[in-house]
Amino acid sequence: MDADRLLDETAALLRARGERMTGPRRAVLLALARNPGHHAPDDVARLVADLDATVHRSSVYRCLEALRSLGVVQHVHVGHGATVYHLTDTEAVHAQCRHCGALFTLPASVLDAAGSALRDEHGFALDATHVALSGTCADCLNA
Amino acid sequence: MDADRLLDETAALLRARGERMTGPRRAVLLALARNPGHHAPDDVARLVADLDATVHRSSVYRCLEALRSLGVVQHVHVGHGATVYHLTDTEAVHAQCRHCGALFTLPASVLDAAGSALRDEHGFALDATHVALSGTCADCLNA
DNA sequence: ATCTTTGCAAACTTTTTGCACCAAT
DNA sequence: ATTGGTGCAAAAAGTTTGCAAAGAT
Repeated sequence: MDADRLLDETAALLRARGERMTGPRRAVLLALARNPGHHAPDDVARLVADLDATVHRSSVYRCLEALRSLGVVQHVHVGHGATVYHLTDTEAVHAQCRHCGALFTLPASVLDAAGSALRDEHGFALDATHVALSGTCADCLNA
Repeated sequence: MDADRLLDETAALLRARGERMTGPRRAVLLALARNPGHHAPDDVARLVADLDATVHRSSVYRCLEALRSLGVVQHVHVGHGATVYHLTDTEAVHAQCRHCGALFTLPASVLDAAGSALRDEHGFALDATHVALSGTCADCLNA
């Protein structure tokens, strides 16, 4: 299991900043590592509660933000105000279906052309991972 | 001023659905027509209050949703959960700077390639207007 | 020992809802 | 006269904060 490596490496990153590896942070990392996918803060809180019921919901928010600022987790804004978190992984683009809410993970290459156009024509450096594209998925199109 | 035409056409659309043109809806439309740009519901409420202080905030939410469902206004999700509204206009893509928060309106063509790739390779019909892309604007890159 | 992080409770922001009354058709 | 919409107040949902106690280094 390389969740151990994740914990070790994160601890090192934290210490390098004068911050600390704590029980709640470990629990948040483990919850995310064991449950691949995208989780709203409240979902993370539930997953964390299975590991350590004493971790408070507000600590989950603070841990997620601390780990995001460290670069170990990322959040994605999906439509309608929800924010979901996941461990930082290979750059991936997300797309959400407006109708059924399904969230798809796509290769970053789908936004390569857009990224180039934005950079060259507008001087804008696209962060393709930070918001989910919106549209209608194949299933809903055929329904 | 073609705000009058907007009101008339919207009234016709509403009646065609068995719905009604009301004072609050008129005020929301006027507020958006007179203040181009992107406004959070609370901003709209403030603008509406200048026109008619008796319009309740909850009515602003309901009017925005009614007008959105009618197609007369659109909303865009910008980073961090905020939702902003504007009158439906020519299809445009939005991009927000993560650092300064500035919101840019871009030609839809920047996402043409992405739209084709999503449709052809993933069967996903991209709605380019519904979420704002995220990244870093030219000013912040040079700062 | 020091300084960060946590648990807790409470505040806050934003949005939604039930309901009686009002108003557009 | 219908029936859809509004104002209001209250609730719901999601997130943040102040502070004293606990914990990591």
